Amino acid sequence: MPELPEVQTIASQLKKEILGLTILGVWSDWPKTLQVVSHKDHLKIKKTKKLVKASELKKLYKVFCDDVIGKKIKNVSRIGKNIIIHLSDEHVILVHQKLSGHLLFSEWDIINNVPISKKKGVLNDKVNGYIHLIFYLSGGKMLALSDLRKFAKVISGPKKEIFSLSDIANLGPDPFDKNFTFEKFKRRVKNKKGKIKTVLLNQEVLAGIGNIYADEILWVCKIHPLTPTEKISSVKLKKMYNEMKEMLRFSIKIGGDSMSDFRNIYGEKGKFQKYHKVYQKKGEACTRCKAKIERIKVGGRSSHYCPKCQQAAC
DNA sequence: ACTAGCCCCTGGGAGC
DNA sequence: TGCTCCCAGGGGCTAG
Repeated sequence: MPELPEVQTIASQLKKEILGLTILGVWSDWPKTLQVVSHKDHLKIKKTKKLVKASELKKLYKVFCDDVIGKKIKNVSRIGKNIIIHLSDEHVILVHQKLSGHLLFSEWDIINNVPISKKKGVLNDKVNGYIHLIFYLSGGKMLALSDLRKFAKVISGPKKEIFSLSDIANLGPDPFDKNFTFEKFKRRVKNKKGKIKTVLLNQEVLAGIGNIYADEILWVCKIHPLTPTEKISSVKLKKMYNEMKEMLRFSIKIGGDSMSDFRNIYGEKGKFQKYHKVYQKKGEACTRCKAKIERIKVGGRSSHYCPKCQQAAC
């Protein structure tokens, strides 16, 4: 699933491909993916949750189109696990890919209305086929969202308003932020009571870590996922801070993690899944001590760990 | 302040 | 073979 390295991979690649292009049109067969902030219907739809009337979706779709069509793409950035596409006139599009969403960039065969892939086999990869949103771009290009589970969210609106949404405003610091020192990391983790795994996944503590990297970081640091934050020594925290940054940097370098549905904007897999030590390795031998990897539930999420070298006491 | 549980979805695996 | 049931998983939300 897309976590910091995967989202960074997408953002960096988009930056190379779509800057300066204009959005010419929007298509969607699942408009529930879309949200807007500059319209009262946004609130209405959020509140109704389950039953969204077709007429409301139609209105929302129209506002979304008004927000983005005819706009030029000025920049692409990442905040936590969110991709921000900056448009002319201070509007932005926020994309959160959630579990199975990923953005695909391609040329577009306008005559036959199909994407033209640069790479062979990409269109045969099943996970690239669940396309529910397309931005038609100038120059015969397209940007599509493939999302098997339809959990992804795409929100348009004025930059100021989007950045004040809880999706962005409540996020903790980015692990790669220059100001995110060890002292800051330590303070934020220690201020949160609870299990370390839950705290690592909490995007308000720090933004970008998800289930895969949390499990892998805890294994490297030999910390049991259920360890209360107050029981973790400064030495261990320091190691966690360093290992986390190194792991994320390494994963970005090799294109992220494609254990599940993640693909980059060209539809290609990343390689981090080849380096997993515990995630989805239940029953396999720990590469450090040969004990069998176990899986437990922590805060509703599955957690993988080595019962021998990740002891609860620190 | 924290936790447990539900919801959103669908492919895939298990069981019959 | 084919049917039904159940589950994962990020994050928002509510109830306890």
